[in-house]
Amino acid sequence: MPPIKEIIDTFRSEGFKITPQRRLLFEILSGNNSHPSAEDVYQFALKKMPDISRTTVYSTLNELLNMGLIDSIKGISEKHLRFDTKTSVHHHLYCQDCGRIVDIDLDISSLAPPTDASDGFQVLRKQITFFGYCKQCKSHN
Amino acid sequence: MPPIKEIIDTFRSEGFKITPQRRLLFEILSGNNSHPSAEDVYQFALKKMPDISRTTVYSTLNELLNMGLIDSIKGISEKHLRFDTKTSVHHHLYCQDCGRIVDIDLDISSLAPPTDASDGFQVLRKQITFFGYCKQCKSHN
DNA sequence: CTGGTTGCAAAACGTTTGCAATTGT
DNA sequence: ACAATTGCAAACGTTTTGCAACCAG
Repeated sequence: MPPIKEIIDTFRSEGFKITPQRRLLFEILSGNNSHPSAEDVYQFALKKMPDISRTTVYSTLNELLNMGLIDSIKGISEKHLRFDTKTSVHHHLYCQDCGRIVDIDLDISSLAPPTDASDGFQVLRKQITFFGYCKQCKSHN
Repeated sequence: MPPIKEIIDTFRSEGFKITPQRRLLFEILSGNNSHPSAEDVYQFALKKMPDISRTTVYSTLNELLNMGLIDSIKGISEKHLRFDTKTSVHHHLYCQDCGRIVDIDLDISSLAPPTDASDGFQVLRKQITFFGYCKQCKSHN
């Protein structure tokens, strides 16, 4: 996710307005590597702006997604999307106990699907996730 | 997913009863590699048994999941779970256009997360998904 | 016979949408 | 001023739950 100033410029250049709500959400997301769900973001936002609505949170998240400024993680959570402020290629560790997601860098450019099964399939992106238990959860399980 | 007879034995041995509904659902799932959603399974079932309810489909799917006879795919679809009758280690091709999921075998046993990021993390499972377009969708896109 | 199962209706959950009032530019 | 945005409430699609009637063992 680029610096907030850049995000604001992008919004303005696309004809969007900068409201206090959006500014707050940009601040919450900027540098946030906790992969929050929409509800997580809403709860964060409520602390600073008790009257903000879920609708605004959802719509701003969708605008950020559409502009490619954040990604959604389609890789893990069963009931809801989670958002990823790191938009460059990377992979994840996922703790099955606490749900924590940690970004990892790993070069898997040489990995390819077996040619028979992938006949004619055009690969655009590869995503690997390591499932298991994080340090903390391992100890109390 | 084991043969239907084995599934029935497993159900009986755990004190579950074998009803016509469950028998039908076992048949629908057995050898099904289309990674259906719960609604997909329900629609299949309706064709053979017009009075079956969603409730029964959901509860039977959950029982199969709990017994480890099927898996759920937590890796791709955003709005609903999909079920995988192949419970052994494997990976997926996912067509972003039509949603088709194809099983692939790929040995990634040598892949490990970078040690710094994964400090203390106990890896139980690795899952790789190749996102892209399948043969058919590639041609009309 | 009896406890597990079914199917209905209703609730729950995360998310989206319609709309009138409000606000950024 | 005027279009974009907000927040509410209602709708949505998927999944779960409470419960009375039912049925497999």
